[in-house]
Amino acid sequence: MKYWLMKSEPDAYGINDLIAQPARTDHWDGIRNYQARNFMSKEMKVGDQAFFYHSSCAEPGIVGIVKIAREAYLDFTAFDSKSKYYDPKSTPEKPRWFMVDVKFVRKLKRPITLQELKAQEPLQEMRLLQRGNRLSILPVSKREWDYIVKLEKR
DNA sequence: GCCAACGTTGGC
DNA sequence: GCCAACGTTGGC
Repeated sequence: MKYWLMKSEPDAYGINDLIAQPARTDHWDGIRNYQARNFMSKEMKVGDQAFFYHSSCAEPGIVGIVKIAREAYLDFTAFDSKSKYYDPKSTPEKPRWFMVDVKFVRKLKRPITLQELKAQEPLQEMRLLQRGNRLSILPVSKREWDYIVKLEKR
């Protein structure tokens, strides 16, 4: 089982939007970056867990935990000319983009902000904290995962 | 709103 | 295949 971190802008889609879905499950559409797509389509498995991260907001940070509920399948928003994720180069015959389903597991007892993560000596190697990183889906090591879950309880 | 970092596109 | 131009991300 692997661990991940998935970013979303709370103004567009925050953790409460996921909670509001039927079965607290939703598809994670709109990934238009090859590296992030490859993580989803090649490595994510049902049952993997991921931190739900709020980005581009007043307090960026981890706010909850989700798990992968369905492995990668066609991201249909790429075929929809009215969608902001429309990509004419992706067709049902030759799809370019994929998405997974995620299911809400729980909110953290308190958000763990980017600022707090940065201050942790054991997390200095984390992908999220590397400079210039803009990937919206990132792997998290088990050691990092366990550390952050422990940090939550402090 | 600014800007650094980075990915993608397209001309050559 | 190179690389300049452009677009996007995301913290601040």
